[in-house]
Amino acid sequence: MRVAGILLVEDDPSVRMALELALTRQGHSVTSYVTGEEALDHIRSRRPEIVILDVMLPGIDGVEVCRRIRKIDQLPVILLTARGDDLDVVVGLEAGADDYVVKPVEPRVLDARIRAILRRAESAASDRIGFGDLVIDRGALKVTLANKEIHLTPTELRLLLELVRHPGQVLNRRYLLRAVWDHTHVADSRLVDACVQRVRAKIEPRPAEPVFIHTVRGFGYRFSPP
Amino acid sequence: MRVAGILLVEDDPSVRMALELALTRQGHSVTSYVTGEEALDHIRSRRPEIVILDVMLPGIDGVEVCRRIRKIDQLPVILLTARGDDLDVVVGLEAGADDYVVKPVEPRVLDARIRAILRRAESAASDRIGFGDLVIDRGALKVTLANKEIHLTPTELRLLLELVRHPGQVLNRRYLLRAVWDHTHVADSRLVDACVQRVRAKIEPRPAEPVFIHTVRGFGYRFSPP
DNA sequence: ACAGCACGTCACAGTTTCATGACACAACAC
DNA sequence: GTGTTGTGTCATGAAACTGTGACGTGCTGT
Repeated sequence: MRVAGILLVEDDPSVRMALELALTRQGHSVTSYVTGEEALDHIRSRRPEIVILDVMLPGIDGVEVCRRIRKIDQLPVILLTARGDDLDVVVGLEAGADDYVVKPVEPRVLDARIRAILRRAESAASDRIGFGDLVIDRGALKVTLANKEIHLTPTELRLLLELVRHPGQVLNRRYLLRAVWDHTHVADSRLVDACVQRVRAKIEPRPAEPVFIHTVRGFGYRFSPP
Repeated sequence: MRVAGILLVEDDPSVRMALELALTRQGHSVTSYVTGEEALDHIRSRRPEIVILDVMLPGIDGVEVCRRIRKIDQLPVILLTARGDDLDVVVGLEAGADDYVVKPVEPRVLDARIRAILRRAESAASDRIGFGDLVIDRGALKVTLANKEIHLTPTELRLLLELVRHPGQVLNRRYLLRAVWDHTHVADSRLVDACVQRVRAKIEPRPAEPVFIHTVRGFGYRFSPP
């Protein structure tokens, strides 16, 4: 499943939560804020893939936020508004927005528009998959858990990628040794176990009760989404 | 004023003429056709800047025309339709369209949407691209940081351009050696590292904590905007 | 309960990897 | 020729990574 790091700015709590839920269901990872200032701060530190801005915001409005984003970056921006006035649309798009969507919007439509813009914006389509909170970007070789980046060492990353390549399948130790390490290692070492444990310590909320990497006693390990 | 070569496909004569007139007034140069086949023929010979497709067309419909365009080109496409059904929108965008506009549409709005899409489509192919303070002019082969020109040697520039061509992606040393140098170098040399350090020394405010070119231990380097 | 086994956990030292700066040499302009 | 610039290589040290083995824990069948 392709996912995007979406920054949502919407002051109305019910709309915000509904959108957040809907977009998360579509497989996106969403961070939301209430004001434009907060969003701009966020963008300066951690760059999202796309920004969805309500136009009517307390403080600086969405169109102005969009202008300020454009000054520093060419991040994709979708403006969201209750007013579908023609003039508003023109002003919004001229402020640099990539799309202008009138509320209420069907989640599938918003999702399709997000994907259309990302398709155009990402020259090199990044190749990401998400499993709940866990997002693995194979192009950037980045792993994030609940939007927080997790640092994995090369071997840990190769192991996780190998497991993820076969979701739901049990992979035995011999297979993993050959796939992740070179074949010079002996089969009875605790090497794979140790590495699995290291990965678990980083990606599992409770490593003792793993959600992602499950032990199948006597056979090996299985990666399966929660 | 910036103008675009627009290819308009619309079978209803009155709508076609109205749009043609309106878009011409906005400063665009418009060529129009009645059927998708004609339009596809035109595209194969002379590539327009953007295609506006009515969905309901005699013969192959607009969505299918869009799919066929996508098979051969990344041309910007706007779908135009009288039906604003949510499902239609999703199907249209998934066929590869960049926007989906419901008729009747105010000419100024259509114009604004055309410009928004062209802006995005051009920035990907544009000669100048900015990442925060860093601006890279691929046409003039100049790099500026906070408006101050940075002098990069040819090799350094080729390396930076190669990294920037794949923003966010990790590129390994072997790939960079082949892309930036010729293939006559041995794979295990520290050549790439040394060149990365030289580029960092010039573009990174604090080379020890790089903002643009990140080391991904065991894999390679990744350029990502701050 | 018990032995036997499979797996989890942990610390640490040897190894690998990378940043840094120095240096030699080639290319080039003057 | 002479100085300048660009480029590849190398040594060095610091930091990060990783295999290993000893031991702990929990499961399984008798």
